[in-house]
Amino acid sequence: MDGKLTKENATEQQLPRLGIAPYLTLMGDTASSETDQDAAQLGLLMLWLGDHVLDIMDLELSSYSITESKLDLLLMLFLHADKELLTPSALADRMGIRRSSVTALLNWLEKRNWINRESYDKDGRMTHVRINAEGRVFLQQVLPQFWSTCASLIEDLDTEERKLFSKVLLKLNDRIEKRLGVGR
Amino acid sequence: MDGKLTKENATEQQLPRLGIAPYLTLMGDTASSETDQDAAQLGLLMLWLGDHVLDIMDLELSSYSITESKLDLLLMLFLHADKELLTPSALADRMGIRRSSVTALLNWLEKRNWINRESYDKDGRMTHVRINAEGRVFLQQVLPQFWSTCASLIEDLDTEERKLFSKVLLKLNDRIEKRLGVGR
DNA sequence: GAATCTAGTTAGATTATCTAATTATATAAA
DNA sequence: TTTATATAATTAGATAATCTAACTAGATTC
Repeated sequence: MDGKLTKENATEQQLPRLGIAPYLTLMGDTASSETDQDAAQLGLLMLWLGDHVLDIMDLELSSYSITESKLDLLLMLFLHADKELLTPSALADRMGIRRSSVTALLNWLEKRNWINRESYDKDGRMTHVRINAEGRVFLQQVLPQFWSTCASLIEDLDTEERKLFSKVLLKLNDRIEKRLGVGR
Repeated sequence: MDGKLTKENATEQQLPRLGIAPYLTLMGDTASSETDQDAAQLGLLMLWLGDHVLDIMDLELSSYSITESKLDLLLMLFLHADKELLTPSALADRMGIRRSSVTALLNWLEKRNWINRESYDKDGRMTHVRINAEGRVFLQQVLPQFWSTCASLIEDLDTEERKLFSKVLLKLNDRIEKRLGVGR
């Protein structure tokens, strides 16, 4: 909501931005000989960029008083709404987090009356979770902002760059999801 | 340390992986007409990938009992070690977090005796923070793993892809750091 | 010299996680 | 069919990384 962090610190012996160069020098000194340093440089940039991207998204979402993780779950509930059975366990598996973490997120969503929990007839241990009408209304409200924030991350790439970037992102995302054993 | 999450849930009515397609359909229905949907698709992938990348790094670092944020700060202390004055405030500004958050991170690093705090002669309010010999030894131990993890994120891109990806990453990272007003 | 500003810390909260224990139900085995 | 085991969800309690607000102690300004 605040945009950049409001300056808490005024005058200041500011630190210069180092850029990536000194990191690469250090890498030269400390990387194992088996490490592909060109690849590592790209990985480092990806790590930094990934961090910033999440920061931006949470910043933009904060005006809707929701965080990326919660929206992520709500979206998942929406997209799987056709399933006959949608349990916290299955959601936890898909998201790569523990059931107890899903419980906490669901409690939050339920408190706002965006989802309902129904106990499952055919197996009394299980709970079927579904997004309800109010939850859908909320999605309608927040998603335009969500998509435009996604787009804003990319906007100054030209068409050629986007095409290549798209290919690479799909490849990397696919591979990393396999590695982690999770994914949307 | 565990690699993938150890399976807590056994049998399971597993949820299928949806892939990006249904997200795009939903985007078609809910994005504002001003939103560039091709860009938004890439942004969404970046968001997902960024998330995964941070997960992988924290997973790999967990065997050294340090997290990405703490290592990030320790690295920054190392790379700015030549400065005459390096204060928590300046670090907070560079990292885009509050001074009190830096205090917490520094306490953690200090408890392990990797850094020292010295009060600054010329201004009694300020503290000069420096990485010490033990901190440097720790960096020597952890960095090979850190770099190889960075490299592992990228390893299956070919030379051509890497070259263009590099260009795009630098551009995006630069722009996003300006937008957030922070950066390394 | 009194009021104000600044740096750092502390106190206390929130969010997203985790593990371990608990409860209730279901399944398998004796 | 009782008993043991397994599973699903939740609860209890912890940790990490953040935040804001209040506080302390120096520095600056008027």
